[in-house]
Amino acid sequence: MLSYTEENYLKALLQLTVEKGNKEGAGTNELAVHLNLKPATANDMLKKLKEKKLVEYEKYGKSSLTREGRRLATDVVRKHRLWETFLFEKLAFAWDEVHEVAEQLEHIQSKKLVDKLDEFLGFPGFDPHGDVIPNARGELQMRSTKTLHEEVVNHRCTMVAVKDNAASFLQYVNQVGLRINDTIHVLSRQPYDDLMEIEVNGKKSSISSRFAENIVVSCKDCDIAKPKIKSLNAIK
Amino acid sequence: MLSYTEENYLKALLQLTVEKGNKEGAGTNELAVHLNLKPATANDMLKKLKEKKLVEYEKYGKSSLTREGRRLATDVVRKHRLWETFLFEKLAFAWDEVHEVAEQLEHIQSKKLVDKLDEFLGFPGFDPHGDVIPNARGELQMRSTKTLHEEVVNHRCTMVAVKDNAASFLQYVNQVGLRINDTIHVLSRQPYDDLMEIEVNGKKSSISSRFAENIVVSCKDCDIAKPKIKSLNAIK
DNA sequence: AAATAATGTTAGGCAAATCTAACAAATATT
DNA sequence: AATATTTGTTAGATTTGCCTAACATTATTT
Repeated sequence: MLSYTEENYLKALLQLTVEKGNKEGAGTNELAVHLNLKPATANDMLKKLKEKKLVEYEKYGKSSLTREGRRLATDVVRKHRLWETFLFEKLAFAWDEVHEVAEQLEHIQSKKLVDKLDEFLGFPGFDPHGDVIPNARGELQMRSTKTLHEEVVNHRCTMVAVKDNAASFLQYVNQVGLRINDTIHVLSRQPYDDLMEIEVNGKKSSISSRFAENIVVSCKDCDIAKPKIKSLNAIK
Repeated sequence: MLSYTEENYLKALLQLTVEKGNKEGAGTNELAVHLNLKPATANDMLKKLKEKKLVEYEKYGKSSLTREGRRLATDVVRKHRLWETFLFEKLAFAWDEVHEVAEQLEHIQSKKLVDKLDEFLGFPGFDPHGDVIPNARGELQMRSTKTLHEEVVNHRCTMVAVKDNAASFLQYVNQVGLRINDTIHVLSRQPYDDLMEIEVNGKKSSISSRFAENIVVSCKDCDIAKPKIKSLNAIK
């Protein structure tokens, strides 16, 4: 049985590696920053998780999850996203409020609870932020992650997710009038600072490059329509 | 902010005092046994909670909750019972499965979550075991607690709750065919060991005194129909 | 290549929550 | 009332997860 803390380390490593496509693994400092801890603390835990065969760690090297570690981390992510969906769909939470509470709920230990919750929600594929919910077998659908920042001027695309789940960012997205599945028309881009002008539902807005980098979009020529299954069993 | 552990101590004290009508308070050993800990551990925590003004504790004396301690403990109980109701009503858990999971869920910190959950469930008054759910103001309805053991031969009564929430007991209750709101007809009682014969929904069963003591019942002449509100503000 | 900066590690310490073992006080029994 | 039993307390140790401070390694820059 993993502690609350150990689960958070595994989840962080999953986010810093698999989800960000950072194949070599995550550095100790990077991990510490992500978890708001000191590097010394992260270092201790990496050694502990290596002992438990959940993490690949070598002195002065990058760390990554073992197959078992990835399975456990994926399960935490699954729970997190199912709870977010519950809060949003059933309890009428706003999308910028669900993350914080799900951070607590994701650690509840009960296989039955997760499976029943999944069923109660109608086996959802995506959470309120557009992120893929891993299925009960620990499989995580991978989507190509083109961001609005990479979109071409004059093209239209559809918003499918956000990359940053922080309440402050999500509230800003609301303010711009952007919602998942909305069509975004890119009107212009300043070459100097990549400031973009976009139109959504008839409303024009100027957005910074930092903002645009956190909006995940799909377009006709994207391969987003044919998602690949990244099975844990497929990983040697 | 209280730790998970501190909340459990407060809840235990509530159960050992207010709920069991044990006015003088609970002993250190008694508390330790209830929480499956050593008396030395409970002793340390009592001193810590006294410092925080949540518990009245004097060396070699009985301990009880302060008004603030009782408020916090009642809130934990409220969350526990709301979650049990959710699991039972919405996720189709059996009544002997809800307690264990609710022991974890009761510690989730989010006022909004509790209020929304309460609303989602239709502001339920009782949990799946027939226990009263404290309301959002921390008020706990008190019911007279006549047990089946105290019922007179040949009388009929209605099962309103169980006193023991352990899965093993609840499964036994299922086996006897007893459910909340069922009418129980007391057919006989052996003077020697208080073994009772009862009839429920046409089915006759023999039950031990220990079993009967854990079934809470109501009858026409009980004052159970007019519950008193035990408000925290009413307690000096 | 040497100096500087960034990153990672180790050692030692602290607080929370638990334990054991020894001791003290209160209660019950003879 | 003396003794035995139960109950409660204290002191010291352990584990987990965190810290700071000093040091070591690797990467970057001049």
